[in-house]
Amino acid sequence: MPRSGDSYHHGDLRAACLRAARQLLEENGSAGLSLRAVARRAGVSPTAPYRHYADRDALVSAVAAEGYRELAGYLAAAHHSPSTPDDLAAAAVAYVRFALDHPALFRVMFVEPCDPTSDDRVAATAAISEYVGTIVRHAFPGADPDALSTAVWALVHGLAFLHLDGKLDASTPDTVADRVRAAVHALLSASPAPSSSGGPPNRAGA
Amino acid sequence: MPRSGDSYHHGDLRAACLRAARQLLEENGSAGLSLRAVARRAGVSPTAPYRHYADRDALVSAVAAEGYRELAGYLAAAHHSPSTPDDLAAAAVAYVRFALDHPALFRVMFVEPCDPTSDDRVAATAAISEYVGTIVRHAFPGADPDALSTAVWALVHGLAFLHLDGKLDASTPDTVADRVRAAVHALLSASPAPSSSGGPPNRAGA
DNA sequence: TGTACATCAGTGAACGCGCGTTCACTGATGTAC
DNA sequence: TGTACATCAGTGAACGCGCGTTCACTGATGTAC
Repeated sequence: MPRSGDSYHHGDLRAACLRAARQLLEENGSAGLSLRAVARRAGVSPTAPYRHYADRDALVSAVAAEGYRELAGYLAAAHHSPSTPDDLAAAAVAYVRFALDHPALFRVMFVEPCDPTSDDRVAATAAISEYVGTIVRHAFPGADPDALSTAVWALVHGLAFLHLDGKLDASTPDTVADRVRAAVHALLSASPAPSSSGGPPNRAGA
Repeated sequence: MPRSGDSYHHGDLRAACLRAARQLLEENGSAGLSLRAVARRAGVSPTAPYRHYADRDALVSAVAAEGYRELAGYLAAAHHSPSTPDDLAAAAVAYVRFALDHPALFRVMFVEPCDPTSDDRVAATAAISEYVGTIVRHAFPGADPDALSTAVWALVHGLAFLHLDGKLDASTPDTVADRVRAAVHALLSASPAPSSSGGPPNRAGA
């Protein structure tokens, strides 16, 4: 009678593969994520992972799914039911922090050409959208919620990638957090020049 | 006496390699970009490219550099000296269009772990920053130019990636252009809720 | 409780693949005299 | 103008590598009777 987390033979090779995959990912980038390397790292024969993952793609998808769950955790930890622009900035910082804490994982989640119809993927994306949408509806009641949600997600996602790719200085967490907060606030309080024929000035706020 | 673009033997293998590399990139993603495949595509022996590129990385860097130049071209074509929020939206559309027209190239430019100290890289990044900075200073004279430039670039960059990764519907160019314009305008005209303790309301505009 | 059997996680050898890179080479082009 | 030489772009064989995946297998665990 195997106790949970203590099944026979290896123990829990499925989880061990996932762990090994993430280690390899952060060490060598996604190019280093091979089924054989995972097996080696897990101390198991090259073909053992096939008992748990149909092929390399299945393993990569599982890793990405885990990444999405962790990203959701970062966001929830930043603020459970965020509703103000400050809450938004805090969530943005958490999002970027996640990307910088797990750079290769983040890239796998968003860059690896994986099956976009995967249930895990769709659900994860929807969860992020919903989280952002909730903030936006509370904090910016006068705005078009769809357009603004898209914009906010894109802003934060872009900040993550630009830091990740070295386009913005990411040397210390504080530097990053400050810049992310500044960017969020700058964009949310930008005013066009008076002479401008710019966008619709639908400023309903007090 | 070799005329320009008509050097002896192959003709211009350096350029042919670059062309082949970009084709392979768009066909098979960056995993399909190997020196051997490039040589095959260029109709040349597997080792011929070594006359022009020290190794695979050198070729990838050259491809990325070309991509940066083309992106600059897209932006310049959108508006040569942009200064209003509408100009900014047009530039954003061009940026995202470039990403969707050359998805694999765009990823190589921003994702491939290339040498960040490469002169081409640094110059290209600086050029984009400057372009965005110019718009921001003209269109939003009251704002912190650094923070707002960062935010704007991140917003546009994030929109590009989210479309690229299928997180946002990119089925037709018009859909994309409309969404990008809407996102830019939504963010630039967002007002926090009255009760909010949100960001600094430094609205200097008339 | 014991035994025979079924299940299935993990093994290990083997396959064919494309890769990056090396090396000595060939042969066309350019040039000094 | 002609000839001998230097240059260097491209060749082709070869290397060792790690990869994904297949296959028949072993042997530990679980279960029906």
